[in-house]
Formats: sequence, structure tokens, C-alpha cells
Amino acid sequence: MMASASSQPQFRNTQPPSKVIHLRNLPWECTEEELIELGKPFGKIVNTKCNVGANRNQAFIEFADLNQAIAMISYYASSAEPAQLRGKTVYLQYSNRQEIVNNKTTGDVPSNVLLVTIEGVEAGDVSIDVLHVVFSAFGFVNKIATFEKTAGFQALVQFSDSETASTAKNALDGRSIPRYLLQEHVGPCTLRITFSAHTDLNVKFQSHRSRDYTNPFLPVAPSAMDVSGQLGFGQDGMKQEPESNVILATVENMQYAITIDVLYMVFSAFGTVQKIAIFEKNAGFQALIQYPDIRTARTAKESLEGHCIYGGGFCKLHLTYSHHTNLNVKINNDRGRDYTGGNTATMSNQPSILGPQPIPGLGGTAPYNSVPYPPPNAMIEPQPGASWDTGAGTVSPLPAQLQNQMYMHQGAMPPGVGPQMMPLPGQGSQLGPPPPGMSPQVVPLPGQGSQQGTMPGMGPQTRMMQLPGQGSQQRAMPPGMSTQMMQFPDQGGQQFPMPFSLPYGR
DNA sequence: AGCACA
Repeated sequence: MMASASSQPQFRNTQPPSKVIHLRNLPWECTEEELIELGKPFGKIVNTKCNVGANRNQAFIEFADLNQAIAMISYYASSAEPAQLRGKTVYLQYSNRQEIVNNKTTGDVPSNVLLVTIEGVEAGDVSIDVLHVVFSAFGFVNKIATFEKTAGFQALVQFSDSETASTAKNALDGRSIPRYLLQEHVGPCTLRITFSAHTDLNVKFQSHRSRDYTNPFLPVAPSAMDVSGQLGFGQDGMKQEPESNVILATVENMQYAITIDVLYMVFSAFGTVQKIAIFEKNAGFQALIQYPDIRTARTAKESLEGHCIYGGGFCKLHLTYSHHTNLNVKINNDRGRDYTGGNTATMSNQPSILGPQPIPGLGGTAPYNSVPYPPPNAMIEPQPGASWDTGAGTVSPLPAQLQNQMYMHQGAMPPGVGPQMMPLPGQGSQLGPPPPGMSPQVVPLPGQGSQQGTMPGMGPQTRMMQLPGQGSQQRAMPPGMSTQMMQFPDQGGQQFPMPFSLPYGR
């Protein structure tokens, strides 16, 4: 048949032009998107086929028009720069076929392996551990492999079965990784999820890019040995600031003025506030809130982070640990306040009726154990509404006019009920039933372990934050609902709450 | 680095 029978005719002869281009030496698990990215400058790509060949590192792209394929081949034939994908040289030639035939049901044949594209981040912004935490909420994650593409970051996440994978896909596709799992500089990490064609990933090492959670004895790649400890990130790669008894607060969407009194009120709910300083920086309003101890600060930070001081999503708090340990407040004024007793008679004692009380649902945390001096009102029984009644105590840290402004009464919250009941996170009147279309914001992830079961029907309550103190009288949450679920602010529907069932320690 | 899919 073959007229010019040669040992390797396809290598020696230039292929006749075809709309289909054969690509080889592709990076691992090259995606259709990457192929399109490579080819689209030359024309309209009408079909692709990825991961073919013995090493699954070959692919085909089919242009709408033959001339477009010719343009691509011609360009790279004379270009000084070879075609590249993820830094790898990609070799192109006309395919020996005239069209791609594939029965690809592009995307959604269920698989136990998910292909996850994390939009808007650099590789390295999202650690494999963060991904593991996110996806573990749906079931045991067998393996994860991550890889970079030119403009983005992808991961293959392998579950035991496609049902679990489907659940995860449905819940997470289009959503973003919660901010608190990420470094500050990282932008929104939207997840795009499809089913992979893989069924079992071949993970050879535990490394910063691949993990096999089914095999603890898998050798650890040397490159992954010393990742933790850098940049203040913990072993799991998540944010781990050095803790402090002083909290630095910044405020997003600051539609209302925030005074020291307001901050005092909010932060006193977690323990004795010793000092507050507020100031403007380039970034805007900032405040430092000093507690007697790290533990109290941690409780306040974890409880308040992402929550809004005012309803309607106004004045959303973002809290980090300050590098300070003791604020130097020289004069008490509207910029700084020292409540420790040196300065003001009225502020000389525990100013709040809120004594040390365990935070409901914080799992045995005793945040006030280390308060260095006994708050005088520790024994006062919780009384709904009492603590924030301006007339109830000797100290009224909140100007009357502020009270109106501060806690917008939201139907379910009776006047006089203090900030314990204020609907903190979220944007709206969260005490009522969820507006249509709001519920996806609070799609509860199914719990994987014993710690946190699925919370069906968990609607707007998740946005309620139960502050310690008197709130137990007016519980807005079903008993037993973990406060952990309340700590995840939603951000315009972008984020999702997660049960905080970390399979391994932080 | 070298041509899939049924």
C-alpha cells in the first residue's frame, strides 16, 4: 500500500495539513483549557482531545478551518520560541486524521475523581492541605494531586466513590474557599469543578503537590519536608499568625462610624477589654483591642472574625493578631482608652456585667480561665437584656444615641436585647426566613466524621453569632448547634460554611 | 517527543 514505505514514515514525512493538530510532550493532565489557550490565537478550536497516547501526554486540537491549523503549524515552525505549556515545550504537527472523533461527554460523566480548577490564584496560594480540608467535608479524600497551568492552579481530588465526589462537586462548584483558610493577599479562590476521567491517581510521593491519604507509609518527597514553618504557616499550610493578646481589627464596608465605645461593647463580650486604640492608616480604619491574655483574644478573634457590627453587612470585622502586647494609652479620648484602672474612675472595674462565663458550644473552651483578676460580676445570673441596659449598671459605656444606631432591631430581637443577639455576619436581616436564593450561601457541608453532622435546613441561623454572656437565654441557635458553624461569614454568596472537622491537628 | 476513540 504505502508507496514510500519507510521504517518510520510518520516521522520522516511531513504530515499533510489537517484541521487536527497533534500535540505531544504535554504537561501532565493537560486540560482542554490549556490546549485552547495555546491554539486560539490561530483560530477557532472546535474540538479537543486530551491525555492520549501511551503516557497520556499527547492531545489533539481541531480547528474550524484548515487555514487556522496551517497558521498555527507555520507560526511555530518558524518561531524562535517553541510552543509551551506550563513551561514545557510542546511539539506540534498535523494529525494524520482529519477530524477528532470523540465520544466525550465533555465533563459530566460522574467519576470519583474531581478536576478542580482554582480560579484567580497562583499555585502556592492554596495549599494542598487547604484543599484537603475543603473536600474532606464530604467524605474521605483518598488522594490529591495539584498542578499548575499557565494562569491558574488545578487539582485532582480523588474520593472513594463517584457519589461522594458528586456531592462535593455540587456543593463546591462555583464557590470560593473561605478566606480564613487563606493568606491575606490571596484573592477570592473560586472553584470550578468537573469530573475527571481518572479513577485512580498515581501518587508516588507525599509532597507539596500530591498526597495519598490512603497510604501513610508513602515516602515523603524531600521537597515537601520543610514547607511548614515558613511564612508563619502551620504544618497544614493554613494561616497561622503568631498569637497575641492584642487584636488588630480592620473594618470592611464601614458605613457607620465605629467608636471606641462600640468596639468596647463588642469585644467585652469575650472578656475583659483592657485597652483600645483606634487610628487611621492607609488601609483605613484600624483598631487595637487589648485583652489580658491570648486565650481571650483568640476566642474573640475566632468568634468575631468576618462578622458585622451592624446589620445589613455593615462594618464587617477582620481580625488579626497584633504584634503589640501592651498598648500605650496615655490619655483617654476618642482615639484611645485604658480600662485597666489607671485613668478613669468610671472605667476602673470590670465595666460589663458580663462576668466570666463559658462560651456556649465552644467545646469546653474556658476562655476566661486566665483572666488575671476576678471580674466582680462573675456571679451575676444571666438576665436577658440586662447587661446592656444603660440603666442597669453603674457603667454605661455606650452613649444612648449609639444604642439606637448600633443594633438594628431585626424583628426577632426585642428592644433592649443587647449585642449578644445581633445578627452579625451576612448582609441582611438574617433573623427572618432566608430570602429566596439566599440559601445557597449557607449550604452546609456534610460532616464527615463524628464531630459535625450535616445540619439540614440550617438557614439564616448560621449567620447568627452567639456571643458569650447572656445569650444563652435567648438562643437563636438550636441547642447543640456548634458555634463553629457560626464563625464562617458568608461573603456575598461566594463562600460556604464548613464543618470544622479537621482530620488532623493544626 | 511521535496519533485517540469504538
